[in-house]
Amino acid sequence: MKIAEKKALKRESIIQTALQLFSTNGFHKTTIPDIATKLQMSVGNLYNYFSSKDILAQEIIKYTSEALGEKIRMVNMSEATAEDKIHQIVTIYFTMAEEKPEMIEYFLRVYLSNREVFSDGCEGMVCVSGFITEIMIFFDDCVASEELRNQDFFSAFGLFMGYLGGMVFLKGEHVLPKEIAFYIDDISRNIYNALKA
Amino acid sequence: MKIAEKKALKRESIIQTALQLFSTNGFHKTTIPDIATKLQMSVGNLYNYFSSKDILAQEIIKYTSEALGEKIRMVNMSEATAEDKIHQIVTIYFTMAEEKPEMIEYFLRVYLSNREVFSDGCEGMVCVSGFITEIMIFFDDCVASEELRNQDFFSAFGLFMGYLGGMVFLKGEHVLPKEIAFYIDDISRNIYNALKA
Amino acid sequence: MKIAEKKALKRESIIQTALQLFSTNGFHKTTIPDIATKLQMSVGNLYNYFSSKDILAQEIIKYTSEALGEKIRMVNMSEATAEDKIHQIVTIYFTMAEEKPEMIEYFLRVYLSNREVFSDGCEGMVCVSGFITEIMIFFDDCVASEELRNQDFFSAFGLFMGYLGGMVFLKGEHVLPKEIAFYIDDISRNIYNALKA
Amino acid sequence: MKIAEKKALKRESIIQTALQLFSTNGFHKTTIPDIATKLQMSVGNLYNYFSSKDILAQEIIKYTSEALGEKIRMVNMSEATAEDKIHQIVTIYFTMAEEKPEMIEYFLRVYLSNREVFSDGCEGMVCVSGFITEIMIFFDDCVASEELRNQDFFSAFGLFMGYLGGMVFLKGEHVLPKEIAFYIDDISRNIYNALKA
DNA sequence: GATGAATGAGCTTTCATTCAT
DNA sequence: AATGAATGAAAGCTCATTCAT
Repeated sequence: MKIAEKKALKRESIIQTALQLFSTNGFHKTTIPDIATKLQMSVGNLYNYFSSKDILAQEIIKYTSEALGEKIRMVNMSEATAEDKIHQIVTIYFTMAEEKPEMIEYFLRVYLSNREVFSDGCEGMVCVSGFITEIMIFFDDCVASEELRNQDFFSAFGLFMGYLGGMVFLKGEHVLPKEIAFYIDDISRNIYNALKA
Repeated sequence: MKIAEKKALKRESIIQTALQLFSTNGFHKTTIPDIATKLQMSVGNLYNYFSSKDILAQEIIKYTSEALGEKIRMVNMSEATAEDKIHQIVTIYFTMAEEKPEMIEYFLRVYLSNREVFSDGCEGMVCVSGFITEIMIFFDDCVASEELRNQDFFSAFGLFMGYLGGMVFLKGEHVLPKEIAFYIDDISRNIYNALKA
Repeated sequence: MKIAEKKALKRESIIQTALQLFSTNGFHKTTIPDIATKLQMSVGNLYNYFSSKDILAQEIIKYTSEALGEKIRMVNMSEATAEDKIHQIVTIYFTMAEEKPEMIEYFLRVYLSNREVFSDGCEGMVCVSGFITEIMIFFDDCVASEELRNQDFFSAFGLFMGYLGGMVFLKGEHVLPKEIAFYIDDISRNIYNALKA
Repeated sequence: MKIAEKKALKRESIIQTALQLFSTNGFHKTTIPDIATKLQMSVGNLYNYFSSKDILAQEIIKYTSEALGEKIRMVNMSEATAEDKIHQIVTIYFTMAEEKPEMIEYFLRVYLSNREVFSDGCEGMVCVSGFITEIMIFFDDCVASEELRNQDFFSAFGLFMGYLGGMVFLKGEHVLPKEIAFYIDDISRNIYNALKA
C-alpha cells in the first residue's frame, strides 16, 4: 500500500473515532488526549493529520454531510414518486440514527451548538452542503414534476431537517415511547401532506 | 421593598443575563466571571444565588420553558380553529425569535447539545415540561374537535418543535434569504396540512 | 440574667460548637458559615464574639487546656501514690477521649498541625499552659516524694502527652482492636515503670 | 539515561520538594503552584506525575514510611539486646528529626491531622505500614527472646510512636531547653523500663 | 446586638498545543 | 512519521471578612 493511502486511511480512522467521542461526550468534554488514547496514537502525531481541534471538527462535519448526502443521491437518482422518495429519505435518516447514531448526533450536538468552532471555515453552510444540495435537488425535482407545491426552499428544508433532527433528539433523550422506526410511516405521511401540490 | 423580593429580582436578572450570554457564546465559552462582570456583581455573590454553573443553566431552561409555555397557554384558552391556533403558535415562536432570540437559541444551542449539564436534574424532559405540556394540550384539543388527525403525540410534537427550531437555527446561521416573519404563512400552512384530519 | 452573662454563655456555646466542627472536619475544612449555621446564628454576629477564625481557634485551645488541666488538678490535690495518680490521669484522659473525643482530637488534629494559626498569640505553649502546668505539678510532687525518678521534665512530659495522644490517634483511625478503656491498665503500668524511682 | 528512569527521578524530586513544603507550611497552606515553582516546573506538568494534591500527599507518606522503616529494618537485623535496639531506634528517630526534620514533621503535621486527605487511599494505616511493620517485628522479636514483657502490641506501639513524635513536636515548638540529642539516653531508658520483662 | 448579601483573591485542576527526541 | 513531557493561561468554585441595614 502506498504511503499516501495509508495516511488517508489513518485520517479517516481519526475522523471516525473523533466523531464518536464528540457525539457521545460533546465537543468541549472530549479532549485531544482522549481521542489519541482511543486511537492508540500519540497526541503529537494526531496533530500531523489535523492542525487543530477546530479543524478536526470541521472535517468531521464535511465527512458526515457527504456520507448522508450520498445516500440521498441514490434516492434522487431513482424513478420513484415524491411520496415514495420522502418515505425513503425518512427511512434512511432513521436507519442511520439507529445504526450510526453518532453521525446524526454530531449534527445536533456538535455542529448545531458550537458556532465558534465552525465560524472560521464553515461560514454559511458550506460544510454541510453535501447534504443540503441533495435535499435541494430532491425538492426541485418534485416541484418540477408538480408533485410538490412550489414554495420557498427553506420552508421545505427546515421541515425536513428540523423534523427529522427533532425526532432523533427525542430519541436521544429517551422520551419516545416506541422505537424510532415505528414513526417512519407517520412522519413520512406528515411531510408529504405538508408539501404536496 | 422587602429583602425577599429584592433577592428574587436579582435572581431573575442573573437568569436573564446568563441566558443571553449562554445563547450568544455557548455554555462552555461563557464563564462565570463573564456573567458576573456583565451584572456588575462579584463572582462569589453569584454563587449565593446559584450553587453551580450547571444549576444555573437548569434554572434558565425551566424559566424559558415556562415563559414560552405561558404564551401558548393563551392560544389554548382561545376559541380559534386548529388552523388558526397553528398560525398563532408559529407567530408567537417567530416573534419571540425576532424579539428575544436568546430564549429560542438557548433551547437550540445550550439545552439541546449539552447533555451532561442537564442530565442531573433535568432527566426526561422535566425542565421543559412547561412548554411541552401546552403543546400537548393544543394537540389533544384539536384531535378531540376532530380538526387534527389522531396520531402519536411525539410525531406531532417533533414536527412543531423540530420545524420551528430548525427555522430559527437557519436564521441564526444567516442563511435565510428573507426575514423570519416572511415564512410564517408558509410554515403554518405546511404544519396544518401535515396534521389536519 | 445580666447581659454580660448572656454574652459569656453565647461565647462558650460558640467555642463548643466550633471545637466540635474543627475536631471532626479539620480547621481548614470548617468554614465560619458552617459554625454559624450550626449555632443558628449569623456570621456577622459571630464576628462580634471572636474577631477572626484564628483567634477563635486560639480561644478553643485555651478553653480545652483549662478544662483538661482542671481535672488533673483534682488528682494533684489528692493524697494518692504516684502509681495511683498515673492511673487516674490515664483514666481521665481516656474517659474524655471516649466521652468528649473532640477535646483530645482538637489537640491532635488542630493544635498540633496548624502552626500558622497559633503562631501569633500562642507562642511557646502559653495556650496549653493550663494542662502543662498540672502535669508539671504532678511530676514535681512525685519526684519530691521520691516515688518518681528525677529527670528532665520534658522527657517525662513527652512520654505522657505523646503516649496518650498517640493512643487516641490510633483509636481515631479505628486500628485499635479493643476499646480504648481496655488499655488503661497496661499503659498506666508502662508509664509508671518508665518513670518510677 | 532511559526515559523511564528520568521520569522516576523527577517523580522522586517532586515528592521530596512537596514533602518539605507540606511539612514546613502545612498541607492546606502549600499550594500546587508553590511546589511547581520551587521545582522550576509548570503546574500542568506536575499533574502528569500526580493526579491530584491528595494523591501526592499519599505518595509522600508511603515514601516516608518506607524510608523510616528501612532504617529500623537494619536494627531488627542486628544481634543487639532489646535495650540496645531501643537506644538505636530512638537515636535513628532523633537523628532524622535533626537532619531530615521534614520526614518526621510530615507524620505529625500532615498525616496525623488531615484525615480527609488520606481517607480515600490510606484506609487503616496501609500507607504507613512500612514503618509499623518494622516496629512490630522489633517488638515480637524482643518478646520472643523474653527481653520485653508480652502485652498488646498497640500499647507498645503507641508508646514508641507517641513518645518520639511528642518529643519532636516539642522540638518543633522550640520549647525544649536542650538539643533533642540530649534526650536520647533518658528516653531510651524510660522506654526500656516501660516495656522490659 | 444581629443579619446575611457582598467582595475578590486565591485555590485546584484542565487541556490545546508545541517541540526535542 | 511518531512520541509524550512540558507549558501556562484560564476555568469553576470557596470562604474569611466586611458593612449597610
